[in-house]
Amino acid sequence: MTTVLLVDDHPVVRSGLRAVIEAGDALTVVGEAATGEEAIVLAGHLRPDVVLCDLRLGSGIDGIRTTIALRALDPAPAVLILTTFDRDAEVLGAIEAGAAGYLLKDVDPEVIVQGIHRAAAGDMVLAPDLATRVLKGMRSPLPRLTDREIEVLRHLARGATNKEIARTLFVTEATVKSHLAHIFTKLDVDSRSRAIHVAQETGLI
Amino acid sequence: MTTVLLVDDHPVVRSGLRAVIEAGDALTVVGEAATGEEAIVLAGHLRPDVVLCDLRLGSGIDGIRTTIALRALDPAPAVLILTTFDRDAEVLGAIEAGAAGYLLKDVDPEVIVQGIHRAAAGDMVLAPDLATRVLKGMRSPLPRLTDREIEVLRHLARGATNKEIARTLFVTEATVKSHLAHIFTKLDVDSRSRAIHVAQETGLI
DNA sequence: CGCGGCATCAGCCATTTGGATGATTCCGGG
DNA sequence: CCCGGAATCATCCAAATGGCTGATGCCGCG
Repeated sequence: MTTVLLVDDHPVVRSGLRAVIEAGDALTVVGEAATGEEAIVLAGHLRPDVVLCDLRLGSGIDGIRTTIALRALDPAPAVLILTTFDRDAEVLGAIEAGAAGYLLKDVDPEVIVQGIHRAAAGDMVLAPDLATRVLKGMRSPLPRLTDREIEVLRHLARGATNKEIARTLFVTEATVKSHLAHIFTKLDVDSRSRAIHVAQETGLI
Repeated sequence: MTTVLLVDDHPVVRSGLRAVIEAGDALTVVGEAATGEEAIVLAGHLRPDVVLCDLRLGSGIDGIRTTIALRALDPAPAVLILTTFDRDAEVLGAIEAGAAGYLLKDVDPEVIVQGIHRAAAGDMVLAPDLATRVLKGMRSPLPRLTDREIEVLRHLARGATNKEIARTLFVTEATVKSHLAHIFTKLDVDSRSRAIHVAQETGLI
């Protein structure tokens, strides 16, 4: 019998997953967590075979950090990410964090059940259309932005001008422009609007 | 016995809602729909007391349009919007479309059940923190953008320059700048980045 | 019919932005 | 200890953007 721990901040989704998973007789839900912190504690005690985890977990730590912490346990559960979005940076991030797979929530229940079985067996499981994107992502990896650049990017996305960013970061405008130039190069764009757009598309912010 | 129709593009969420709703004995789920179109047809046949509807419904028509169509039925079901996001334009839009209420998916199952009962009784039901925002929204209504302005705004959000927008809309750059000036005034901003930001915040796009 | 809202266009001007180039400092890894 | 990446700052210049004012044609509504 394969044991499963559910992690999702929405009670309704947890109920749905439980219903779907326990419809068959080869899987048991041994626990539910609403936050990443809770999930880590519970996984330590319950030692589930598979953790089914959302990426967005409300106010606490996100699914990626949760995955990293879970993979550090001994024995480490297989972590299967099940979420609503498919932004590149998040998919890649989850895989790098050691997730056994990444499924979108709009798939049929059957796919989820199969995914859990395959994750428990040590297989990698990816939604078909994601698989190709991930492989492409391997060849041309997402640009690596530094922490500072991400910080600037966030202010940018909130509509701040260079002057405003400079003030809030306690640097000169020249520095901000320098960071922006690097960001633009890495994202292969030539305007702040487009930078915001691709950053949101890929899930960088 | 109050009858309920579920509308959500995620099978898992529908399962969860069904489990939550049928846990008590005063509510029955009489049907499920994955799209708005499906919901309208089903509601015509099943005549549910309450329709529980997500706002984002994948590729087809959205929850707002679905609500409008549902309210045009005779007898018209009470429509309760249950969704993940709480963007102002969408909340307001749902209320204007005739929805009986608006709840966020992260609430406890109990709240959902109560909401259905109150909606069936003809009450208005809003999440507490939404209620205040809606009332505030009544006083200072969301800016009314024209269709053309929304169109320009969408291109803006995709990072297009004035020149590019002009080309794709078959107008001169002067016209684009004119639209932008109006958009900026209505949104009370002074840069394209900030316009994009508030448009996304309020759910205008 | 006249009025207002909308979409279209134009010109002028100040500010912002983006590109290019280069300098300095700091810090961690080989 | 030296190298390279990161962050910081600077200058110069061209292009894009934003503010202002004003004009035209269309259409719906009282």
